[in-house]
Amino acid sequence: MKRTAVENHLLAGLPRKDCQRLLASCEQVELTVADILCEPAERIRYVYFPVSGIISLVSVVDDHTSLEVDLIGNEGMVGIPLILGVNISPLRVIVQGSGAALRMSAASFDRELELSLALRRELNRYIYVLLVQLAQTAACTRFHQLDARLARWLLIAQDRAHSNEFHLTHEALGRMLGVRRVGVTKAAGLLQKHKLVSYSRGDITILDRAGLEAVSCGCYRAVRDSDEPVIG
Amino acid sequence: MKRTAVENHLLAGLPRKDCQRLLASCEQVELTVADILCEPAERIRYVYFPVSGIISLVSVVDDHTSLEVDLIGNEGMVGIPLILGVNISPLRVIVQGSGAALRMSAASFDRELELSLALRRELNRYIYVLLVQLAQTAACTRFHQLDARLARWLLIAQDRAHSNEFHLTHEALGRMLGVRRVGVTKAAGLLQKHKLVSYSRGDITILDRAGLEAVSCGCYRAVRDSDEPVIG
DNA sequence: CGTTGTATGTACGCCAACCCACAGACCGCT
DNA sequence: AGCGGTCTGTGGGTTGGCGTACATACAACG
Repeated sequence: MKRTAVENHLLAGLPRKDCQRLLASCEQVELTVADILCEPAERIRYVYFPVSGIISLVSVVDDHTSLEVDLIGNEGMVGIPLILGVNISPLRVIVQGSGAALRMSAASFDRELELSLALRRELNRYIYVLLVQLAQTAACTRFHQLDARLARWLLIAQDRAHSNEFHLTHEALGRMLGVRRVGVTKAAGLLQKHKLVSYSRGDITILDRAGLEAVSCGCYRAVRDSDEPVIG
Repeated sequence: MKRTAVENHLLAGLPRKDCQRLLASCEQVELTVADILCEPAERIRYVYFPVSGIISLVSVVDDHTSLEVDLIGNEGMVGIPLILGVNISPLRVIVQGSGAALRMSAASFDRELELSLALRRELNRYIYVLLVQLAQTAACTRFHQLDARLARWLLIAQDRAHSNEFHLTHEALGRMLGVRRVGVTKAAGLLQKHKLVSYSRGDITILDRAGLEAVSCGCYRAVRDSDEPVIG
């Protein structure tokens, strides 16, 4: 695979010709933690194909109330509504982990969509996967308790970031999971006690992935099993 | 509008020619309460365009745990994954309110998608709306309490069913909202006390829509406001 | 007209997460 | 070394919804 050259799975999955044309319209940009790429109801100016680092999609209820609904790494992209013919973001898009991304203007992206059937096909699959995740996360958030949800979040983050370590405070995790910081502290303490993760001033290291899977709810596996036949 | 002839908004919104061709591939079917149109992980055999009655999309965690993530009436359709090139349903699809629908085989639908750009455009918009609803519902389910969520559900159901009355037990509502039957009884009692709805052995009548909007959380309006610019 | 099944209403203890407040721990900067 | 800022940990009282159990009400059918 030339995944090493183009470190975004969506782009890497395209026919060489399409991929090269897309890359020509992209520019590489740095993503730094807490950067906000888009606010709800805002016009979408760019799409992003992350190559490293991770990005959150957050549903915002009000200033003090929000919930992450998806976490995106180099397997995905930011700017889904454009694929669907809408240029408004319903969600807040915020960088969770620093890294780089390939960025393309909305206009260029529209043009590419016209030109490449393979791109449309691939992005449709991606939207399907997104739907699956949204639905599962909704149920998970409703029914499962914090320990399990935190474990799931960490597993997903590890998948997306391709790394055992990332920087994220309890405060930030609380905003993602829709709970208070104190709640995260308690749950994270529990995971630490069982030597599943280590935690120090925002530096998380995952020590025991299998253990985390055991603590986490079935939702992690459920989504994986749903997605596999589609992604292949 | 010829909405009276074709009582499904998606179909009615198409150019006459496309619409007629689609209708030719459809057959009318009856939907009866509790019919299951599809189970999770099952192959999708048909798409449905409801003309009356309402249909739930339910995320199933296990036998005793599930959560409705969307409610579909004659403004929408069932079978979204097919649009995205996937023929597996990640959700349970279950009839909430009896009525009729136009049904088309998956194969025919694939063909129609090839033929009609207008159809693809319209369905893309619809998927966008679905995404908005999923994200908002996820947050709503997490943060808002039962009274408000129940009120919101009733408002949405009224919109979808185009009727002040529908038949639905507390038990069924509990499964939708992801709470116990007893919880629904309590919340519904409150709404009744304020003369917002009347309830008797599963026959719900909405008495005071404005009152319900006041009790419900902002999510109802938020979704409407997000969707309007897209649907127009 | 009574029996059976379904639907609604009420009660009690329980617990996860809530709100608020504060205490310690560690970092970097002057 | 000391100081301020950020991050993590702990404690006490509150609460919405949970699990369970039981009581009432209405409908339909024999």
